[in-house]
Amino acid sequence: MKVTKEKMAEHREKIIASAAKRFRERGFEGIGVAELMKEAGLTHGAFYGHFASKEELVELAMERAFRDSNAKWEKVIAEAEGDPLQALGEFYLSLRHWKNAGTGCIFPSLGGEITRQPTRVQNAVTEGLQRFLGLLGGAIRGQTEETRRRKAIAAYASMVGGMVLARSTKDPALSAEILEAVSEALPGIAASAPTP
Amino acid sequence: MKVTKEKMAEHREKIIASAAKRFRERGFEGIGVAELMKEAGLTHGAFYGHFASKEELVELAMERAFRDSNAKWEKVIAEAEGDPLQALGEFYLSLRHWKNAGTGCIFPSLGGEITRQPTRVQNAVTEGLQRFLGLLGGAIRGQTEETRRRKAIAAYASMVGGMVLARSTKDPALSAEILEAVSEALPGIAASAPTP
DNA sequence: ATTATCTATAGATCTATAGATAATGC
DNA sequence: ATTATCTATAGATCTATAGATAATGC
Repeated sequence: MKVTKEKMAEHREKIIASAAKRFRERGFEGIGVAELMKEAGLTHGAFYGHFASKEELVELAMERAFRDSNAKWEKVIAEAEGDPLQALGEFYLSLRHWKNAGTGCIFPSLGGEITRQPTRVQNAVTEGLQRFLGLLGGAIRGQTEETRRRKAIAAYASMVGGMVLARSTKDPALSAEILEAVSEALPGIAASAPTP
Repeated sequence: MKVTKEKMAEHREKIIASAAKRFRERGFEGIGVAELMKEAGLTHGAFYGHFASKEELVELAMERAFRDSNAKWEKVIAEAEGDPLQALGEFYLSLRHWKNAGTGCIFPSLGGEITRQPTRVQNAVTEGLQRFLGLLGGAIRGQTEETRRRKAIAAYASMVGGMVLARSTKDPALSAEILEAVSEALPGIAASAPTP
């Protein structure tokens, strides 16, 4: 039953990728080790040859999710024809993102649960968030570095909260209304004068 | 072991109050029926004399949490000396709220989990959210009803997302920076022109 | 007599581990 | 010989239920 080194590395990647997706879809406790391993075509006993614990997988899955999201954001910024913030807002506050939690931003899916995770997971999230704010700050106009960072934080908070609210109801009209209203408010955040 | 009707009603209230608090602190799956009953001074078997299922308690706890929050918001609006939106923003984006998830807004605590709850729970949340937006819309300046509602949605999304991000890190400086940046951006949202 | 609560337990999870199996790679 | 995976299971949950107990309230 032993496999080649390459196969084993593939298995590991597959487990992390499944976890990154399923955790965002169902929460950290919404899928167990056994089902994740089944998705990778393995038995759950084999899990502990790859990872020391489920907690370790949670950490790796968060890093993976951040890397994937980062790549998407960079692409949206690079391909934006007009204002990059507006392009990011449309990308984030889209029906596509609303429907696909598994491939989307971790905060609307797992925001509440992250607070209850062990320190190592929270540290991975903090690093990812800081990198993200740097990326977003670069896409926002502002006189000083500090202004751009503040605007990035405010804009990102709007987007995250907008998705949380839009996903919390099954009323499609209300969801659409929320996504639209938050989208429209983004320029106001980007244009607001920095209060010293 | 039978108790008076009044005592039983008290027990019921105590269970719902504990649930409303603990669910916000630990998530819906973070506390079980047995521990909730222990907090009310009862055994877990007695639970099913009060509620048909844990799901029913989740629904009742959400209604309770919304009622409590609503009362707090009304108080803040009534007692606001300047701009009520600014007062609400300071109240919501405070260190006090950051530290006390159990008595705070349900969305930063349970936002991600609500999507995965059964319809009856989501319906309770949708009703609560709509009432909330009505309350907030009344505290925001704007020419038309529609404008006020849009601004209310955008402002609330900012606050919710700000708290999600602030709670997702253990770095106190980053948390404080996020709460401050989102607070400062609120006037920009309230002042933004409605895009037709 | 009725019923709110308690004791005890069924049945279904879940994480993690121990030892067996079989294929890689020296 | 080493080791990635598998089988089987320990031990700890959790929701829900059945039947016993004892106090209320007719």
